Amino acid sequence: MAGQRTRRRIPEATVARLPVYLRILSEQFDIDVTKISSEELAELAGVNAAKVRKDLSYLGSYGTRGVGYEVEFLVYQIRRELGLTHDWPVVIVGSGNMGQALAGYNGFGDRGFTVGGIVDIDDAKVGAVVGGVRVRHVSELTRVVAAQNISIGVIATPGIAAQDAADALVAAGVTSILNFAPTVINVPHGISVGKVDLAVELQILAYHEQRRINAAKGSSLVSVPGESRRGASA
Amino acid sequence: MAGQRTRRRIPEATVARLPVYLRILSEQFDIDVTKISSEELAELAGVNAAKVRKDLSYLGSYGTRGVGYEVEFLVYQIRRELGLTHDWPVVIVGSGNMGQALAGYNGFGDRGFTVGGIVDIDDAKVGAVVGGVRVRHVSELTRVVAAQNISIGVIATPGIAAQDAADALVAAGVTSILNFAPTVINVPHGISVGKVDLAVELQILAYHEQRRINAAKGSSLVSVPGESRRGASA
DNA sequence: GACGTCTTGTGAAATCGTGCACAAACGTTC
DNA sequence: GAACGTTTGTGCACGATTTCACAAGACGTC
Repeated sequence: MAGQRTRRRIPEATVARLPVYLRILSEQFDIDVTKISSEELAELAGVNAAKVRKDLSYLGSYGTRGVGYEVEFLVYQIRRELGLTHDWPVVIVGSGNMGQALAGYNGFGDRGFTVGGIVDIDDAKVGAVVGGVRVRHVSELTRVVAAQNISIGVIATPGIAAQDAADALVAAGVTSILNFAPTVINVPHGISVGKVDLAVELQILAYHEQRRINAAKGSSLVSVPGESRRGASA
Repeated sequence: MAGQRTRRRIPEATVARLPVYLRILSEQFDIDVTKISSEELAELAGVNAAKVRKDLSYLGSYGTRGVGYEVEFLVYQIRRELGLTHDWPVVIVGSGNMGQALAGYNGFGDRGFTVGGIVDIDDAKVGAVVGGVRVRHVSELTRVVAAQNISIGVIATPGIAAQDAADALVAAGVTSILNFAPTVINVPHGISVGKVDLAVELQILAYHEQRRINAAKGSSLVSVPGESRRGASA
């Protein structure tokens, strides 16, 4: 009756890994794998098996001891937990290079997201069709969001325009924002923000390269950390 | 004599924030701000002031008590630590949507990275010019890498081709890889890997949206965590 | 040069995330 | 139905990260 109760809170670190498990499990399902052990899943995800088990245990006790996890069932459970039982339309603000790449990115639709609209502030860009969607003027943002009940917005503008874009998205009723602009945006309490900054990721790699170089030049035998931050290294 | 000794290891979490501080400080410098306190920098970066101070303390004692930090000096120190005192050429594998967006992304050059080359496996795409660089065949990868002494590679291929791209990059001599494909790649020990998966970021947001919905429908008053994972929320 | 105000740098406590290790549970075999 | 090999679920210890709280240092004023 109570529907699924808001169960124990899932740690943010686990939430960040569930999508990875989900993708792997979906692939395995597609090639007719029906059962998988934490060991196998861990191998494919490039993480520790105990971590996989602990992560999955936050969803509930869905494995069978001595056997493993049923792939299809696990896919369903992760989908349900992540809210991916239905598609999410997203609206993209900014139709430049990044906006176009995002709109044309196949990996979106494949994994539960559709481009519900693209807006731009530049009249010259309005009307163009990217990724099969016509670019509209930012003044129509509220209408676009309301018409499709959109709750997720993506900022793909230059940094200078990112805060304006965020304000416009919030005003339009969006409650989650993914920011690709290299700027920290301020939003009201209760709005979720995710951030992807390409240059930051490269700068982190540059740091490791630099350390490698320093270590090679330097005297002492300093261990080079080949560990990746996210993602795997063998 | 010993050059700058490999000083105390900087925590990974700090390394991930330094680029953010660097961008903010550079912007402040551009508008003629010469001094900044940890409090102000924290505000602009959307983090805690104590965290800023601890992060900066890993670089050395470069602040002045009662005064703050000298912006220009701090910019220099962070640059040096991150290895950004010179430009890094990167090679992009894959000239599809994502590869083109990356090549055309201005935020790269602005922050110390240049596109040293783009390669693709598809003959039909070879010869096109994107972001001012001509696309070459992947068979030339080793030559491109060697000619410009490139150590950072970016994978912008479909997931299915990502592992091949990684193998090719490693074979060509690249030691750091930024992977935009939605696949876990395996690399030899000693190679640094960074990963950006757009769909994963959206799925994390979807999880928060779903929780919001469940909380609204549900009985108990569960606090909605408006906190973002990375990036700020006010 | 003593005093007050400001801000850094950093121990120490609190929190979060990871990985080991093992009991509990399942399926199979005899 | 007991014994055995497997694999989950989780308590616990450890390490990393965050945050607090405050002594120490710098500057300006009188």
